[in-house]
Amino acid sequence: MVNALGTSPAGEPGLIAVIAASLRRERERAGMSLSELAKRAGVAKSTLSQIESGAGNPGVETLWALATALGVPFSRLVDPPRPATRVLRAGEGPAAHSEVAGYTAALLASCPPNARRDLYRVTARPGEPRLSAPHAPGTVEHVVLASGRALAGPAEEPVELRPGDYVSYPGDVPHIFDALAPGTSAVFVMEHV
Amino acid sequence: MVNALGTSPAGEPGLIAVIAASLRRERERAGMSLSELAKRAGVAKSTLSQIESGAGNPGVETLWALATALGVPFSRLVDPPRPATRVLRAGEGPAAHSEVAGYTAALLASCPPNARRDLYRVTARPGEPRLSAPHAPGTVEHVVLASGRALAGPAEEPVELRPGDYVSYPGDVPHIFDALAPGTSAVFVMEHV
DNA sequence: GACAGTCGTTCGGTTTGACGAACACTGCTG
DNA sequence: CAGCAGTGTTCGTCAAACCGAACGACTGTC
Repeated sequence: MVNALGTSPAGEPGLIAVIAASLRRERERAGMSLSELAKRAGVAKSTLSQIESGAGNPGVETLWALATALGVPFSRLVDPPRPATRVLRAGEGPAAHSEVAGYTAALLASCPPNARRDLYRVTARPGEPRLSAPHAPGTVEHVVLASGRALAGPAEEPVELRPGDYVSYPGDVPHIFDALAPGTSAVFVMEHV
Repeated sequence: MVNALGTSPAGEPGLIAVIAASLRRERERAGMSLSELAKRAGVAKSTLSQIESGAGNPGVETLWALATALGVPFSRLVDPPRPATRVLRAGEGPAAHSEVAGYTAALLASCPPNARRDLYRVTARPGEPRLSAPHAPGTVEHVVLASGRALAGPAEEPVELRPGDYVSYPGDVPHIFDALAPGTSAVFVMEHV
């Protein structure tokens, strides 16, 4: 699966290498010594040393203990990178898909490679409700209405929103966004957790 | 740390129990048999059987192989549940902290226990810029301006936003939000990646 | 009914991760 | 300089994760 060097045949850093790097990075950022972290997490410092050196395949409990002792979420240790400042003007927005006339959605931010959260800006015209098919299981959608008035939420029981209102609901069931007034716009957060 | 029953002394399900449940849930959702998943992931089905039964402390590589074979992100297996529909009216918002007069931030959604993403609704009055100290390292902030006009971003090089504009920037450096017009409101996404 | 196919579980054997002790190294202190 | 309190490393032992094979149960086919 992954060779001893911690790199896959394709060349990108392997899981173990990522964990090793992340662990050391987070530990140093927290200003903890190897010994101290080992003691707090309740693992032998020899174990921690080997993990940080990229040796072997640590158990989840061990890794979990280290993550919590560091005060960081588990996934921080397995996912690699971090982004920078980015601006998108009101008109802009890549991959803007307007399947229904009067409805535009601009993808503001996504999290490749492990897309976990997408951020959309949406504007819609009244009288043209948008019914979405269920997304991937586990998806959660968050909507904050910026202006206008809209009906949003699960298709079975949508909620009427006014500016500033917020609603979240499972995204893996049919759901709807129906503008009730001209100039309706909203911010969508799709979470693939 | 966590006893053999997979439950902590406090009673909430332990890590191993969560993994066991998540794994079985995701596998059944994917319509795969235990044998099939084991073969695709390249792990012995006996190993998979034991993990799903809540026995022992699987290695990260093993778990990673299973997650990728299932086509789900790693964190899906370690974080527990899923939420339901939730509504917060414009006035509402728990834990609304207004440190500066004219500035209100309502916490719309957070992801305990492993807070990974917080969603805020913010309204601010002009003339009272809000300078935030650096947050936890790795934090990323996303801002979509809903109404008004504002200066937002890293303190060194903020960006002027108009309604619908979007900006994201590292949250672990000093950053600012300064309303430039009355009735300015925005949606914040704080990501703890 | 016998056979072949699957399902998930259980059983020895090998590999290996976690542990604790001893290790070399550095910086501080009397 | 000796002593000490840290650092991160390596080494031998033990428990356990992983594997492969064999198992009983259940399903469909000739």
